[in-house]
Order: sequence, then structure tokens, then C-alpha cells
Amino acid sequence: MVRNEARRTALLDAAIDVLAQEGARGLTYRAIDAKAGVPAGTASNYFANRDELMPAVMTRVHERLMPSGESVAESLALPRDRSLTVKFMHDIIKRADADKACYLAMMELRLEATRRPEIREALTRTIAGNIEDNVAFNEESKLPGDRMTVVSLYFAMTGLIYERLTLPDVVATMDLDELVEVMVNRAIG
Amino acid sequence: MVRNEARRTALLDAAIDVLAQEGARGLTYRAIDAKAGVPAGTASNYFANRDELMPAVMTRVHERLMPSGESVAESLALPRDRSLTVKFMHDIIKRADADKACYLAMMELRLEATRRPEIREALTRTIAGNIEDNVAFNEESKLPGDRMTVVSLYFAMTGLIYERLTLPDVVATMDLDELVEVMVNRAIG
DNA sequence: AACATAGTACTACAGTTGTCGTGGTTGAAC
DNA sequence: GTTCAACCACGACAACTGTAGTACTATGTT
Repeated sequence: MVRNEARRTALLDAAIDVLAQEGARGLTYRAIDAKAGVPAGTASNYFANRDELMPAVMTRVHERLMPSGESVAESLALPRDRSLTVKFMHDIIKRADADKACYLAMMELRLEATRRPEIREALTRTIAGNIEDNVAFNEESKLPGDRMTVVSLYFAMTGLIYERLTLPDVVATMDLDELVEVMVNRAIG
Repeated sequence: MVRNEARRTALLDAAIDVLAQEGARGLTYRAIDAKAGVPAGTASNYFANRDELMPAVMTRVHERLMPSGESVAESLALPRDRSLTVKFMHDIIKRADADKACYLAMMELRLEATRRPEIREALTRTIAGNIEDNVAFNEESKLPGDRMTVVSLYFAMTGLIYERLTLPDVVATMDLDELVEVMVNRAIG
């Protein structure tokens, strides 16, 4: 198997775009090659078969969705109150808007996870770890709210982002700032 | 186009199962025929092409997800307090568990909606209407909480069900009863 | 210069899929 | 008992897809 990392990554990024634009149904070797602008047959030089491709895409999505770290540090200079939690939630929404393709690809992969145990295990680890990290972060940073605040906010944000990406017009009529503020305030209790 | 309603519905139900089990990628005429136990070619006698099939499936999903009405009436005999809202939330979760295929199919369709305007419009109407109905119902029934209670609970429940269906192990370690109770209590404020 | 290696381009092929057409069956109306 | 429309089974076919194989190119090593 060929191992030009730059090219391989470019192919995976192309696969993410294809997933977002065409869905799992459109994810073919030829579609990836076309999207990446490489000659037909290239993707199959990098991924032996479709079963090997999907987990690789999933790993790439995970990489791309990692928060920057420096923006977190920046935020932590602010006072640790409710308005900071609100800011964090808005940051998450902004990241989703900025990289829609990645989130949509993850949604395709999550559905794929219902029938592929390897993807399911990897995603479960990622997401469960993410929730635990958030709970620990919230506590260590002395941000307001308890464990349940973080968990219920996680679900609400998941639902909100899911809705915004798949059926934007449902949320379009709502005041996003007000919505996030109320959700945070009540989740904190 | 053929119009034997019973057979058509059976084919659509088969399509829902295929969507849930194999994903949008596996939704082929032959797969539908096989799942419905009818001779190959039958589905194509009922749906001229794939673009006509998808909205039909979506309509059928919508039909199947409608709540029974009598169970609602039954619940309304109970005292209109927080515990009733908790009960309603548990009913929703139960319905999702009882008809996983339908919910999974809807998730596939929601992703399909990002690239098919007809499905998107239909789903947007359905979901937005559903939220408004819930808001009105909550108010008319003098259930506790305001509009924001209903909206934020809607998102939290969407996220929770999404998580439970796609990555059940993430939620498995949580105490579902406690989670729903806290979510309701805080959403009410 | 000769060679080895990794990466790349391209092609072939068998299996699958969407779609269309065609002929057969059923059952009710007359 | 003929007619007719609706329904059904089946096959054909071109287009597309996954996969494997093969030959070409670039680069570095000896």
C-alpha cells in the first residue's frame, strides 16, 4: 500500500467532501479521485477496499474536529461565569458552521456505525471521552454547573447542531443568541 | 404507475427496513423487493425512479411516527405537573426504541434532505410544525414551563435519541431516568 | 551507470444497479 | 364469454462500481 501522507490526507479530505455532498451512496473511488483532482484509480492505490476506507475517513474527521487549544486558553482568561459557558457553546456552533462538511461526514459515519462495529467502537470512545473531558474541564476550571449541566448541555447542543445542519430553516426563525443563553442558564440551574 | 395501496405500503415499509439496516447506499430496487418478499422488479413497477421513491418513503416514515392520540389523552388525565412532562419524554424514548428502523430511516432521510430540496421542505414543515404543536400543547394543557422549555427540551431529546440510536454505548453508562428527570426539571427552570 | 524502491497512472473485468419494455394474469363490467 | 384495465413477473441492457493487475516515472543508493 502506497504511503504518501500528503496525498493520502488530500484523498481523505476529498472523501469527506464527497460524503457531505453526495452521501454515503456517492462515496466511490472514482468520486474521491475526481474531487481530489487526481487521476482515476489513485484512491484505490491508497485504500485496499471500502471497508478500509471508512475507518480512515473517520480518523481524519476526528483529527479535523479537534479544537485548537489556543482558543480555549484564550477563553480561560475570562471570568469563569455563565457568560463564559455561553461563549463556549457559541464557539462550538461556529466551528460546526465553519466546517459543515466535516460534521455532515461525521453524521454519515455515525449512521454507518450502526452497522460497522469497528467504526462504532472508535466513535463511542471518541464521543464518550469527549463528554468526560468536558465534565472534567468544567469542574477543574471552576465553571458554573455540575456534571448533569455538562451532559444535558451536550445533548441539547448535539440536537441543535444536528437540526441546524440538516434542516436549517427549522432553526432559522429562532433567536440563536437567546436560545443558547436560556439553554445554558437552565442547564446550570 | 401501479396503485395497489397495500402492496405499495409494504414496499415502503421494506424500504424503511433496508434504509435502517443497510443505509442509503443499500437502498436499491432489488433490496426492497427482497426485503418485501416480492419478485424482483416489483418495486420498479411502483416507483418510476429513485427520485420518486425517496419522498414516498419519507411520507411513510411520517405516517408511522405519528403518536397514537389515545395515549396522549390517557396521560392528560394525570396531574399537570413536572412528573407528567417527564412521562411524556419517556414515552418519546419508548417510541424510538420500539421503532428504531423508522427513526434510523428518518436520519438517513434527513441527511438526504441536505441535498434534496423537496425532502428538505417536507421535513422542515413536519418538524417545525411538530415543535409549534408541542409549544401550543404545553401551554393549552397548562403544563409547567414556557416556550423555551419546550424548545430546549426538544433539542435535548433529539440529541439524546440520536446518541442512543447511533452510539448506544455512550449513553449506556448513564442513568436514563435521572438524566430525563434532571433535563426536564432544569428546562422548566 | 545500474539498480532498487516507492509512488503514480492507467486499464481490464466481473458483478451490481437503475431503468424500460413486454407479455401474462386477474377480476370485474357488460 | 368477451373486453378491458389494472396489476404483476421477468428479462434485457447500458451505465456504474469495486478491485486487481501492470507498466511507467522519479528519486536516491551503490
